[in-house]
Amino acid sequence: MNNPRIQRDTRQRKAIRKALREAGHPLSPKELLEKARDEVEGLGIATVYRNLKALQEEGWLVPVELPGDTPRYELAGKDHHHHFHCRECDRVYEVDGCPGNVRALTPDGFQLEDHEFVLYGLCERCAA
Amino acid sequence: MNNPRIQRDTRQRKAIRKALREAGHPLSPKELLEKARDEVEGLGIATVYRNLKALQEEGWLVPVELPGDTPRYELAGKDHHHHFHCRECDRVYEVDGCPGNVRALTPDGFQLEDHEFVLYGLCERCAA
DNA sequence: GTCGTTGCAAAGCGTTTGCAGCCTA
DNA sequence: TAGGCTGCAAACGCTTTGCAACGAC
Repeated sequence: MNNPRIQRDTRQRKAIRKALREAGHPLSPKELLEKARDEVEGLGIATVYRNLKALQEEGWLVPVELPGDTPRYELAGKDHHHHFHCRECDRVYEVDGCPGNVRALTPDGFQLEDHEFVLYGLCERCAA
Repeated sequence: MNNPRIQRDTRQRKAIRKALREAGHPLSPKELLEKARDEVEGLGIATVYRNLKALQEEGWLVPVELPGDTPRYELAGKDHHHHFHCRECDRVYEVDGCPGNVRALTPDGFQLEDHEFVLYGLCERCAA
């Protein structure tokens, strides 16, 4: 039942998965490159992008798209949640819960499929 | 009390303002270019970007930044509201109101400054 | 050994900037 | 007329793609 897209488990792919698994918060391609380079010296950014795409199609990770910033990536399969984007360190954190009341805002005649909710401010570390 | 940044009211700038004023919904730079070209043939995309920046600093318009898509622009000074992004035609619409309950979601120790909320689905036209 | 994968470099794409000429005030 | 503004093209930063060598199976 493996997705046929992923066929070989290379050092690079292992390093990328490990970095994402251990990060604890969504990572950008560049952050991922830096972390994964601890394991695989000389890892190329193109490889990161290719694996992000493949792991996404495989369903192993999901993109976290943020207003006005490059996407981050996190493990798939988590409960519905949103994100907090720190304006100081640019890091992205998970936020449990959802404001709800979403459908009530949808204009008449519009067909709601999904929603995104992003908080901005300072993270605990930067607020100190 | 005019902002010193804007000094001359060119045909191009007038066309850009007119396009945005008449659109009724937030526009992307490309949409803006196309609309404004009805007034000023040969208008360049660089001019659109330069004027978007200037009008933004002047406080005449605000950017609408969307997850995973290029920013749109709308008139400044509106009441707090959010947006609906149509997945079919890629157009962006205003949505009155706000789900509220925002502060309750903020993690302990984090300092909330702002929030963004985007609905996805099909607009009235595309749902038909 | 095969052929999917990698690293490099070049290509894309949206946005920004340098520059010479233009046009508003 | 002066100098801010424009259009063009080159530069940028991020992401994707072509290609020959590499390495997992």
